[in-house]
Amino acid sequence: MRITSQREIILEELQRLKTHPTADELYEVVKKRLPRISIATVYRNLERLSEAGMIHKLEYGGRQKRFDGDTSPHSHVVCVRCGRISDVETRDDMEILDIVVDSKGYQILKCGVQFEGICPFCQERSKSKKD
Amino acid sequence: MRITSQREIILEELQRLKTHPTADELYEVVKKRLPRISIATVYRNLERLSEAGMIHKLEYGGRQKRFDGDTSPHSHVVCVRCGRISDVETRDDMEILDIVVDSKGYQILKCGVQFEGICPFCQERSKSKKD
DNA sequence: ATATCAATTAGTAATAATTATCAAAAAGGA
DNA sequence: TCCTTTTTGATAATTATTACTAATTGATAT
Ligand SMILES: [Mn+2]
Ligand SMILES: [Mn+2]
Ligand SMILES: [Zn+2]
Ligand SMILES: [Zn+2]
Repeated sequence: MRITSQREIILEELQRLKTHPTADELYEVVKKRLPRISIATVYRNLERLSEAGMIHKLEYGGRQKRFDGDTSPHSHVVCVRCGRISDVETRDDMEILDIVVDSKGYQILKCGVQFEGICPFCQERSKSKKD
Repeated sequence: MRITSQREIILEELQRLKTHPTADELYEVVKKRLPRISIATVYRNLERLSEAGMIHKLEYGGRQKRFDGDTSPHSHVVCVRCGRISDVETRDDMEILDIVVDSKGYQILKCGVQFEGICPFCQERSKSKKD
């Protein structure tokens, strides 16, 4: 895979952000450094980079995919209101795979704990709007 | 929430299927009993039923949502090739929430173990195609 | 049973996110 | 430099879902 400036900057900015951005959020950030870049280039490279294992594609809830420049093993919590994703610090791996009794013929490749919750922004919004 | 025949049959068929169907897969099944039903009615009711907690909406990977008529707590494995979802039998809950050290301000509502793997169908397909 | 009124429906249009296409540009040798 | 392959930007197409609307249905009160 060639290193183009587009590809390099997309990867750099994704690794810098800790927000697990969507493709269009990342596009807005990258555009500041490459004003002529196309949104299609962002989508294309996020796909290629995740195939290459250099980033992670997060396909939890919501309709938009999110991306993570941090490929070290860690868990996420997804806000059920707005779809925002944050890392969750967890204790060192109790062997979660050991809880499986029957995987119905599936060859299990990986497993992780997934949390759902309400993010600080949405908690604040609820408090003020009293809804 | 009113019980219409459409709503009743959508729920019945979803509870009968153990396949975690997509909206259009369920539409095809329901159409055999209600040939004049609209796909929009299926989408609308799946949304309403899941708001009411009578079914579960599964938004793991893939672009299509899947639905589960079984609302008892259980884990799923998602096929990374085709998106198919199966139940995973697990040992009784070790308190997974206890592994959280820092949830970054999120109010955590629920957590579950999510597995990724390759389903029996895709394993067979790999074997014969040798790709 | 009939009138009333809100909930729901079928059919279709609109939207949103992603993917596909393609000619032009850039990269990397020989 | 010239040639070949990869990548890009621009835009069209696709896909899944949601929104809209007039007509129908169901529940309730009279
Ligand atoms: Mn992360
Ligand atoms: Mn299930
Ligand atoms: Zn939120
Ligand atoms: Zn599969």
